Amino acid sequence: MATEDTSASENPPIDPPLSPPSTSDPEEPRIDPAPGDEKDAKDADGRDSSSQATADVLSVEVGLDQGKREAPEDGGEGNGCRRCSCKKSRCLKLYCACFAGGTYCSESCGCQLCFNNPTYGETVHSTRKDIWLRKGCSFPLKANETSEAASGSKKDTSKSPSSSQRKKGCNCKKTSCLKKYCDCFQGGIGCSLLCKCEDCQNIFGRKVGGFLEGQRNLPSIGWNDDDYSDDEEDDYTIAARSPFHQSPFSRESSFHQANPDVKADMMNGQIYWQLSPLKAQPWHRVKRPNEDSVADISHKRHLKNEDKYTISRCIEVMSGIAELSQEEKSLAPDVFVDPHNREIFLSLSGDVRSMWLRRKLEQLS
DNA sequence: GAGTTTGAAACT
DNA sequence: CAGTTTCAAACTC
Repeated sequence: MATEDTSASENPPIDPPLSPPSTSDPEEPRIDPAPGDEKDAKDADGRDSSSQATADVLSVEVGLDQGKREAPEDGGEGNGCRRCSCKKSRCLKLYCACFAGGTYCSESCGCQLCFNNPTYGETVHSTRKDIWLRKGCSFPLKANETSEAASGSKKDTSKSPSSSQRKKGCNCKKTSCLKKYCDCFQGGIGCSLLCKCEDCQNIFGRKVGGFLEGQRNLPSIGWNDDDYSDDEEDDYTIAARSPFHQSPFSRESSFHQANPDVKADMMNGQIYWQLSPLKAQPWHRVKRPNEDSVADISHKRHLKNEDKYTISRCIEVMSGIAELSQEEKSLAPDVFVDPHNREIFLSLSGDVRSMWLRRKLEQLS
């Protein structure tokens, strides 16, 4: 840790290579480990993957640590985007939350020897490409953004190690998916059939054997996913209605949101969740999609939207948004007169609702 | 803050 | 593909 830090500071950054060496450059020079850095040199080290080779090469040629940063002051949760604190991976491996999330490290990261920044954009890109090729198409091969930029435009992708993980689910064995070691739990979403966790107790929806509990469990073959939009939930739900929203793992969707009707709390090391009594609903019988014609489904969807996105429902949800002032809450019903606004409002995730509502209120005024 | 535990990534 | 090692984050003391 401090060893690499030291070596980095003792070797002030020099101009980065205009064109970073190929990730498979056989002529790569070896690192001369700084005193006390043998271990790092070795395990950074006994590995000869192309990505590691890239990092090693560059760590020789440049002083690294470009624009180095202080350790995260807020534990890394700053603007909602987790920062990394990588010491050995050069932020060029999926261990790095920023790299894994497809973003560049930022000033608020606490990482050392960081290559995951625009200065080494090509290196980052080629390394990402290597990993992508190695792992197949499950890795997001995309242009990096800064963590700040990314966090402003998407739902904190850095909070999950990688998109490949998103497609694989978790593999928890000891924590029962009740701690933040579990990617599903950390993301506030339930485990899915893709997860290989053991003794899953994920409060956001657990996997029990081959089934999902507390979330919808839909077969994916031969069923049009569109048919399982919330609109048809009542018709085709085969699992209990859940107080929690579906894990994106479960439906291969990138969308998830916190359910405002559910409160989870930590007490004495235990997690408790409470569902508003008004929201609890019984199990629903399954009805296969072919029991209704497409026209019927369309018509039912329309009718369902009519009574699903009611003004009263919107007001109920809005009342639970603490950050809205009394004045804003008194004006908001005007926004909900429009059925489209009602649908949008109820479809938005909790943290965005207030922002959206305020904007609509401004438009009205 | 240091040490331990954990699960994912990387590697063999 | 399974087992092992390495890594960084979460957690505990």
